Amino acid sequence: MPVGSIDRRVARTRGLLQQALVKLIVEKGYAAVTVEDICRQANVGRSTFYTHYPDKDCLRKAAIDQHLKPLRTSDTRRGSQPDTKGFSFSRSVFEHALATRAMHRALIGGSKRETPEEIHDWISKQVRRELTDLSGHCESSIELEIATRFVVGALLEVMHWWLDHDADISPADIDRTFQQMVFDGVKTALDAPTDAGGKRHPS
Amino acid sequence: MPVGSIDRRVARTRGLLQQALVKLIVEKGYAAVTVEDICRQANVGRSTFYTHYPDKDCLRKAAIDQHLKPLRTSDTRRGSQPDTKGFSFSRSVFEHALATRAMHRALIGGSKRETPEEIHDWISKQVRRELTDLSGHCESSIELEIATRFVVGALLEVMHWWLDHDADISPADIDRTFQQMVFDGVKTALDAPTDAGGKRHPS
DNA sequence: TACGATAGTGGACACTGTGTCCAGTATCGG
DNA sequence: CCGATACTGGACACAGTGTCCACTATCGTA
Repeated sequence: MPVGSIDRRVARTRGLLQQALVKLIVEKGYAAVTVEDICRQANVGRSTFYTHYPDKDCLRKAAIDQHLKPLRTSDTRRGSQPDTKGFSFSRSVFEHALATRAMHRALIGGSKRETPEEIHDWISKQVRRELTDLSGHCESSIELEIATRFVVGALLEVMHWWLDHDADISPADIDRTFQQMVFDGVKTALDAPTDAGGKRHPS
Repeated sequence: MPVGSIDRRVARTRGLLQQALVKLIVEKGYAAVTVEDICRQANVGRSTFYTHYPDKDCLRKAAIDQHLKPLRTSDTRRGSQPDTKGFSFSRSVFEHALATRAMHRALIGGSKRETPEEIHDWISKQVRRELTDLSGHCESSIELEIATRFVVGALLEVMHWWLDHDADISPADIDRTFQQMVFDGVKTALDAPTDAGGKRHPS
């Protein structure tokens, strides 16, 4: 029996199935893809499918996992300058998204807003961590949580737009714009949670 | 034949179906709800369903439409102070969301990120309009578009969190925090689209 | 109130997709 | 080479969809 690694046939089949799924999502959207479609596309028997994945969703999760592996393993903290203002990870997210554009759109959600829970949680974790470092707040702070959600929502939305839209904006540019929008906004609110001036809200 | 208004029976049936859908979504999530479920819950024959809506999605759209009607008709520009810094509509969005919390979560998407296209587009329009007023940009500006997406993503995400989370934060408070995060961030970026200082980005 | 028009009913039907099972065959790796 | 493992394809039961139709209930109006 194979000790550490996986049987060639298993690797082959799973690879084919994941590839097939991505191709079919691009063609007609995740919801419209059936298990039979995937098997036909991958040249794999339908019963074989079920020996590897219990259903379509699990195949998708596995594909996402595979797709995000490089992003997860590479440590996004580059310069390790603890007092740098700004995110260090968002740039690599944008870069990775562009590099694997077609697959990214298929798996993470292009025009459709169907970002899987997994991804959402992973990004939230990154954001929360960096936000914690940047601000004096502890992780359980309500303001920090709101800020995290704020940034995650904004990041995903901007990224989806950027991938769908065919403007030639480089990852560096979109990241700069994104961070420009985030800071001087989120950070200010985080440092001064109570409305200090009161000039902005007439009510 | 009924001239202007709708036959009582029609109104009754549609109302029952929409109510049933909402209740079932709360119970087990939109995806798991079947047409048969809806009909059973509503005490309506299955064939009747199809005389009103071609499928589950259309029923949902109709329900959303119904649910958003009050928000759409009330003009969100209250004070008509054109130079006020800040959004005038987001507050009413938060208020409406809280007031119809259960239904809102069911239809617009609570823990699941499945905000229907329709809603997304409507909110985008509001945001784009107000952002256009607040900045010197014309509607077709790329920066404005990015900012719009940024704000929409952030708003929806924060709202979903707020509805799911049982922190007792009033609509006024969450709106204040939200706007605090948006402005001094988005507006700065919009007024100075090129990185004027260059102090923030070491690369 | 009577009556024509319209809406609702329930059951049958064809269809598509899911998930399970199994005996037979191909391929792997030691 | 050969035992272990994976793949195959076809059958099966099941659940849900969407359509159709004859029949009944209810509506609005004359």
